[in-house]
Amino acid sequence: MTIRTRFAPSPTGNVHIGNIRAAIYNWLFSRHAGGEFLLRIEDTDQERSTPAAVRTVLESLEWLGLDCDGEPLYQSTQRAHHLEVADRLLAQGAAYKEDKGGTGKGECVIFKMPGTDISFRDAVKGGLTKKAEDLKDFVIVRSDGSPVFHLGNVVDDITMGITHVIRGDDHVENTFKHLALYAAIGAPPPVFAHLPMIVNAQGKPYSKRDGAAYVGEFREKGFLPEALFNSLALLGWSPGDDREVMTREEMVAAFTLERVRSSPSQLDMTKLLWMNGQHLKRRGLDEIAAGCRAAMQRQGLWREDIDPAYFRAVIACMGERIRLFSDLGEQAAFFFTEEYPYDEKSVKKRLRKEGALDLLREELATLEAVEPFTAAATDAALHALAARTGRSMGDLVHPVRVAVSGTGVGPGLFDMLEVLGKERVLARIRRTLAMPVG
RNA sequence: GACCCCAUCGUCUAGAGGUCAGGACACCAGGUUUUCAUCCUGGUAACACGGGUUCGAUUCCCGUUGGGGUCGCCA
Repeated sequence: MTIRTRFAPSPTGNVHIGNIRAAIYNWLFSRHAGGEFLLRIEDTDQERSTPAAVRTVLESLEWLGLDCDGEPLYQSTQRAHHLEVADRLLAQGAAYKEDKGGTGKGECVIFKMPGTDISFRDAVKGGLTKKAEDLKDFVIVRSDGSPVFHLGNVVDDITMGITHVIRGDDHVENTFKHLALYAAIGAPPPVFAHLPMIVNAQGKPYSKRDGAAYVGEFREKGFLPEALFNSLALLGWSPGDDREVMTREEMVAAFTLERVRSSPSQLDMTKLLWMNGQHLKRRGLDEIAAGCRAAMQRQGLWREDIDPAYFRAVIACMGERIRLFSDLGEQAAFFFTEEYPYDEKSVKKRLRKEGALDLLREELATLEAVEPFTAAATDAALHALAARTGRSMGDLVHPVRVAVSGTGVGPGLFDMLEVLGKERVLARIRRTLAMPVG
């Protein structure tokens, strides 16, 4: 029998990280087993289900590389089938009609629980049992004739041939109902695995208020999909050895439900950032450049006249200082504009010191003579100046850095000068010298 | 409230009776470096509590506490 899992989101416009983590586990599990991973859009709530919301789901899956087998099944297309099953249940006496009053008007179809205890072995939580007296009959078709979640969910899983249902912890109670439904329908139940929730720093359910809770937000912030994937996979699962930074293939090879923990956990943004840096190292310069450009476009910092070669040089120069695509626009804006701000503290510390500007003038004269304007050449020139004047390299480097970048932190100065180019460097130093100090 | 689930450093975790309780992020100290980041070295830091079982419990059992989930004609 081929292993078949599914991701069954209701398209509400956003994909929560808890849900996508469930999708990741389903995907990992089926890929590990050489099985299939299917998608079902639970769009029976017509109010919230829009084509745009469906597109968001599809984009999130694609971005994370969670490829689905076959075409997605839209639950709304299965309505007739759901009702047909309800009729059969009615006919065999497993369900009955009743007007419960309350919300709806008229009769609805209610599934009759078997009156026995129900147990099952959850693949992550172990043996679970619910006593008969704690199991109540429940509605499967509303009085307006529409099927309810429980019915549709079970019937669709049967028609899709789902063998393993891996879903959030919040579904454990439903599982007893679903198991009764499988029995009444006469279909073998799948294996169930319930994942613990992802909680926030307060141990509460992760919500919008806690910052990034949706996949799209991580994407917008410039995170790498493989970093989010890796971090989310490790939230509740571990390969059993000390590996943490892993490729998708390594995770597929190592993934088992047995190694999934059953206690809740929280996503540490700091570690995610670190993870992103780790995966960034594995990407090529061109890929990083493309990601940074997209981030700058979102930040409104991108200009079409930025030279591709220059852009690549800037990124190479920034090196591992880029942990997030959006870092470039935030930390290296001075490479792309003459309007860069001067950091007050750095100016005070490096330019407003006694004799700092005189020294900067000397350095300007030195740099004017450097040709070609390579990192090695400017390095040698300033070292020579340091030796001649008895200054330390630190004394020489800092004023120039602040003058050409406006800040006290950044890439190695000489690499930075080469990338900026002689003309720009000299102009910036002259402009800084001309600025009123104080 | 009822029913169910969970509990190892601040965080993510390894651990399936005998470990100096291991790793990672973060943090601190030192080294490298023109700054920052990287990198290297070292360090601080955990078995929620109380009973059992056992020669021996982080590990097994029970209870307590704390946290979470579910109790819809939502999904």
